[in-house]
Amino acid sequence: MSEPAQREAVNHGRATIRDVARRAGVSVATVSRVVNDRPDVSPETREAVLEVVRALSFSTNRSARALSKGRTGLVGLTIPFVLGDYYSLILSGATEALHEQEMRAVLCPTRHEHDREAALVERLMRGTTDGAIIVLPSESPGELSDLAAQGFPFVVVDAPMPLPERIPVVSATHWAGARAATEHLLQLGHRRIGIVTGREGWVATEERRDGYQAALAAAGVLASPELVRSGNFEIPDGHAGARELLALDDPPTAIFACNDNMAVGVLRAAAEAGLRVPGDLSIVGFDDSELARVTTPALTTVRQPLEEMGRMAVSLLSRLIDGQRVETLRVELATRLVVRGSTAPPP
Amino acid sequence: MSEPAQREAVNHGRATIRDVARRAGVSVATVSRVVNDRPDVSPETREAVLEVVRALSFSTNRSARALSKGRTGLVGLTIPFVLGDYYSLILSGATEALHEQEMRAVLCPTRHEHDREAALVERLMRGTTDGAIIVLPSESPGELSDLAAQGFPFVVVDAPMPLPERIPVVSATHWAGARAATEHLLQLGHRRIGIVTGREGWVATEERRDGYQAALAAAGVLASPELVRSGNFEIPDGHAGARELLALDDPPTAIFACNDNMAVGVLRAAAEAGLRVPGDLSIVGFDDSELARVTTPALTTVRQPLEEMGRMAVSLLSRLIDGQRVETLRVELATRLVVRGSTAPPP
DNA sequence: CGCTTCACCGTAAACGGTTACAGCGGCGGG
DNA sequence: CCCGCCGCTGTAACCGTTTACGGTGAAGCG
Repeated sequence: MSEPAQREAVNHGRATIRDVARRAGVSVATVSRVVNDRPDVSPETREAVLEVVRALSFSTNRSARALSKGRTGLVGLTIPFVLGDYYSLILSGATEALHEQEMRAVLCPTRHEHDREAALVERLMRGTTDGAIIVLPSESPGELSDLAAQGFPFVVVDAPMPLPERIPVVSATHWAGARAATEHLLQLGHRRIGIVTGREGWVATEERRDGYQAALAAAGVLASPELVRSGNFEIPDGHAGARELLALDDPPTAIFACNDNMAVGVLRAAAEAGLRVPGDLSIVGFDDSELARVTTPALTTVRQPLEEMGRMAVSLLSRLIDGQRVETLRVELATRLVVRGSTAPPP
Repeated sequence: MSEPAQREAVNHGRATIRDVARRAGVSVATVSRVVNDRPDVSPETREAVLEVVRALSFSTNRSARALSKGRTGLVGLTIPFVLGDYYSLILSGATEALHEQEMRAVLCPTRHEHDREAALVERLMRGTTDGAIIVLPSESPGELSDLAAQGFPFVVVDAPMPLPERIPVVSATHWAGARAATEHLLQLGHRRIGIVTGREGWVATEERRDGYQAALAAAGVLASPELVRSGNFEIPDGHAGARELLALDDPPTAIFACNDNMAVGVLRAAAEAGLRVPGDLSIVGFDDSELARVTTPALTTVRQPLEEMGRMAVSLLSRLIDGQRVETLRVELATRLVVRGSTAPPP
């Protein structure tokens, strides 16, 4: 009686499956079967074991289980930042979906520092994680290919650059969204429409600009290069870009900012220039983040289904982890124009 | 030669320490020493082993290591939501600090659903996690006490209710912040100052209201109950509260909203009532979230050092995990009034 | 009554590391 | 020359689960 008690004292005070087995007078296999809800245990035995489990407040050591089963129930979630609606929403969708599958996310903000991400993938993932969701990876397509070649399951969300076919990526219909936004402005009667783009070289940036230009072209409106400014998705970029645009000899009557952050910057520039929004200047953003609802006027913007993207990534990933064949590795979720108060016909 | 190759094929294709040992012609102990940067290995052996490590792109299985060492390098991070600046900032601070200690956060959003949290603590933690950071726990003091009694290291951030002394909690100086906010309004000349409080029963709510009343009392201003409205930290609450306040026979000339979300609601109500801010109505918020900088006018608010709170929690926790004595289990970080454009002298 | 089947349960070998302990050769000192 | 020490390395016992496999007794069947 004292011997087991003493044995139970090791390991940081936590009872092991062996302690339970001994105390219940059964084998460890039986205890394992009970705690895993397997059928081949008699009701009496099961109850007896559960009794002891409660008494010792036993819970299974996940590391041991992971080692034994080769599954940790954890997935790495690599994301540049955790701040800001864009990231939060993806994170939120992903963690929710993971939760539903009894899995958890191991969070790894990278700050866009490449080595941090590489280290993550190299070290953290393997053996601690069953797979990964990589948001906005700063790694080269080659590096991601290597990782995939090693058989590590992962899916990327919103790849900034084009990736090989066999790498799963979920993103949004940037092109269609930008086109819809621009068409909205055109329909309101705008003809000089400026744009503040996102970071150069990113596919989101290019697709959105292309969508903008496609809408212009379709309407037979000249796409003047002087109306295009490039930014980096931050408020000051929108501010600076808009200032330049508004200083033009023939300034635009509407500005399409490639995300809501920059749209806020544009809003600010308009205020500084003494322009009323939407009376003197129409503004449309992209993302439909919290910001868009909080500004005055509220922003007309293109909604990205960010939470849904997180969920979708989880759904793809869990199938990959289970070794199922996944029919399509490319998923593009639809964007949608949300009209609010920042757009109106030109003066 | 074919035998090791075949052996290396098991376990999802990943090389084990034994594969490396065999190929390098050394023992597993030596390999372990090399990969753990332990000193007692000759340079030649080390290099030879590293060679093989690279060749097989070996990396240590964390589950196995965790099982063996009794440390996972993971901490559970329980948080109601992941959306919104308040949570994001704490999250951001915590993950950053964890990263610096080579640890990672296992993210568990609870949505304030208690069972979800309890399950977390019961199951996820033990054996998969070395400790936990619990933000805004929805658990009873008793439950938390039990957990602490079991020797599981954790620290709570921003406890909604008073907790026993021996439970570590980091929070902010709500009282002082609210008092500073109110004093600011008093100094501007306001005498009728409304307040929209947070959720009833939370210590943050009570302390902030007390701070508000203390400032009023110190200035010899009557704290009229009709000027107090209670909300739940969301935008609509601020909106509703402000509407009621502004509908009073003798409406306030300033409103203190107990967080920035609600301040946005107040702002909206003011706009609807045709009041200019800060000309007709002054508003001060609490938190200093992104929102506060984005509204027009930008919000005067009380800054909570949320990221810092996350970092502090990690710092406390890691000391607890290491079994160090922690001198003080209660940490209150200072808040600071940030004056922006939403406050001015009364009309 | 003998044999199969079945429900239930135990034994022991993984899983992939870490580490206490022991062994071994070489070297310096007594 | 012997001893002790030191630097390096190997052996093997863990860490706590899972699970393939085999064993047992009872029930069913011809």
